[in-house]
Amino acid sequence: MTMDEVDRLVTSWQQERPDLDVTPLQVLSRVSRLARHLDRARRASFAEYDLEPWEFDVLTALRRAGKPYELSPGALLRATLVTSGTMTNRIDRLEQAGLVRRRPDPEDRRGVLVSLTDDGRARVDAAFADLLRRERELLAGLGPDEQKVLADLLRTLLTPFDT
Amino acid sequence: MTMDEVDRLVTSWQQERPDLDVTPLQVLSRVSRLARHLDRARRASFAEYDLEPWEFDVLTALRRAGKPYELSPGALLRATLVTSGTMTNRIDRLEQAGLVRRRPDPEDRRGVLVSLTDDGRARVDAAFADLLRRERELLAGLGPDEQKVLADLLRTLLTPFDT
DNA sequence: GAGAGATATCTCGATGTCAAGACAGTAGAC
DNA sequence: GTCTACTGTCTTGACATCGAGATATCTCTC
Repeated sequence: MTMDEVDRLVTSWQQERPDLDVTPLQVLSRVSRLARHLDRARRASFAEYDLEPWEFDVLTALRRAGKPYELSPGALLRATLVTSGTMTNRIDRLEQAGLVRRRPDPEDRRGVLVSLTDDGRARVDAAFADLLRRERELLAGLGPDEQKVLADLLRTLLTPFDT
Repeated sequence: MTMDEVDRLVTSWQQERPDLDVTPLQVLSRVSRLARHLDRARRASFAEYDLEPWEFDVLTALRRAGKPYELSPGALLRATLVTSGTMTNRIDRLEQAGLVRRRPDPEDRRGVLVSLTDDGRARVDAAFADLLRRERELLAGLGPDEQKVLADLLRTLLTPFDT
């Protein structure tokens, strides 16, 4: 088993602070670092379709919703874990780019509904298929069983946050 | 096994795009989402010590280096995965806050060396001990063996990026 | 049906990040 | 020794995010 950056990091801490048990870093530091690398890989992948990661996040949330590909800003911000101010800003720019449309919610006069345009749908479908290809490559080092074990363990960590 | 947000996300995709195999999301989407939640938890934890996550990242890199707690900006940016412009900015503000010091590198006239002040060291030590306590709680749902398995699987994914 | 509290969206100012490029200094080849 | 390519740090401008607060509307209780 080769050492990675986190192993080196843990070793340094053990040298410097032998009084502390730093094993939590073995998991959580790797999660953070991996996420960071994934962000970069995604950015590079989306560039081919002229999409930013934040654009992709919003568009996929709408795409996943199924016909008529329409959600409220509130639903979108819960799906993407950003604040309301950020979501307003994102929708503004996606609307300008012609990828989504806004209309008043007929059921709730405070509300707004955001839907994919045809162009938005085409772009997100293409980018998503490509993303899956690349992610499959990133996971190629693990067999199907290992991927399942990993997914299950991560789910256990994630569940408390999702409630 | 209860469903989490990612299970719901995968189910939606299977409905909408039954032609695609979205299993990579089971792992990688969880990594991204977990990292996001961890960031928030860390931010809340550091607030007690008047530290921002980015400050903590730089200070721990220096702390880990051992006496005299001194590294070049280049080493710091490699340790923290940020760009050089970002690191310059971070060091500027940490210097203003009195947590680090800058001095010219006597061996290389292009270079600079950044070191922890006593105050910086005290702050990072306190915040780090507290962070470990909180991270241990986040991992409480997993036994020691499971944590080891998880760490090993994550290492496999991370290794290609660290080279 | 009136009032209080909750909810949905948006506005605004501050801030941290990145990308690209500038500049000084170093190192290797000839 | 000099030239060229490289390295280390900093500067600048654009930009996405957040947090706090404003406004309008809904909903629940009495």
